[in-house]
Amino acid sequence: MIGMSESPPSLTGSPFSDDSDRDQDNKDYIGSRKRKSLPRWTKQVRVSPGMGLEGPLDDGFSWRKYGQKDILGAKYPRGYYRCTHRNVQGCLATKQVQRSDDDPTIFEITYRARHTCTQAPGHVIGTTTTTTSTASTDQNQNNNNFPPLLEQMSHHQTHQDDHHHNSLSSLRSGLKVITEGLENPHDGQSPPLIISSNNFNFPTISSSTPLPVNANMIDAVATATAVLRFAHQSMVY
DNA sequence: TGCATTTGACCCGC
DNA sequence: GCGGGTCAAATGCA
Repeated sequence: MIGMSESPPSLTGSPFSDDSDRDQDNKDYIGSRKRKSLPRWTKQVRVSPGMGLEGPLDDGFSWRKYGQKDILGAKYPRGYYRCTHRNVQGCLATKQVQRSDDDPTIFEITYRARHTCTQAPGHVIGTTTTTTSTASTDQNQNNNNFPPLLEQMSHHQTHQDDHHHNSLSSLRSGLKVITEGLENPHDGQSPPLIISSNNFNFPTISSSTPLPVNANMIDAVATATAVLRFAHQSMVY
C-alpha cells in the first residue's frame, strides 16, 4: 500500500514499536488497558457555518465511534473514533474529534497511531490523514513524515490550478486546514499555518501527472482530499 | 441480522 | 483523587 509501507511514527525508532506493543500484546493491553503515550498529531479543520457538520469529519477512512466524553472546560464533548478495520486488520489508528469552544466551525482532530490497514481513503495516493503534526506528547522524530510540508505542497500544487474542478471551487471557499503545535519549519516562531482556499489547491484524483512527491506531500494530499470529500458530502446532505 | 452508535462504568496516568 | 481514554452492553438502524 502506497504510503503505508513506511513505518508509522515511532518513539523508539523501532518500527511499529508503539502500536505493536499494543498489537501483539493486544490481550494484555485489553486486559490491563494500559495506556501508552502514542505518537499523535493534530489538525484543525474549519468548515463553513451552516454545513450541518456534526461528528467525525470524513477524512477518507472509515472510523467507528467508540466513545464520547465531556471534557472539563470544553463546551462540546469529545468523540473517540477508531479504525473500522481494527479487528480485521489490526489497524490501531484512532482519532479524537473535539469541537472548538471558540469557534464551533473548527474541529480539532487528534490522530493517534497511523493506519496499518489497507483501506484506501478514497484516493489513489496516500493512505494517511496526516496534514499537520503536533507530536504533542512525543518526540517530533516520531513523525517521519510529519509534519507534511503544506507550504511546499501548496506551492507545488499551484502549478496544477488548471486541473481544478469548477464544481469544487465553491466548496473550497469554506475550508481551512490549520496547523498547530509544532513550530513552523521555517522559522519556528510562526503561528499555525492556515491553509485556506486562497492559498491551498486541492489535487485532482484523476491526475496522471507524475508528481515528484515525497511522503510528506502524499500525506498532505491525502488529507486535503479527505477534507474535500467531506465538504462534498456535506454539500450533498 | 449485522453493524454502528450511545452511554455508563472501568482503568490508567498524572 | 481527578480527568481522560477505553471497554462493552444496550440500543438503534438499515
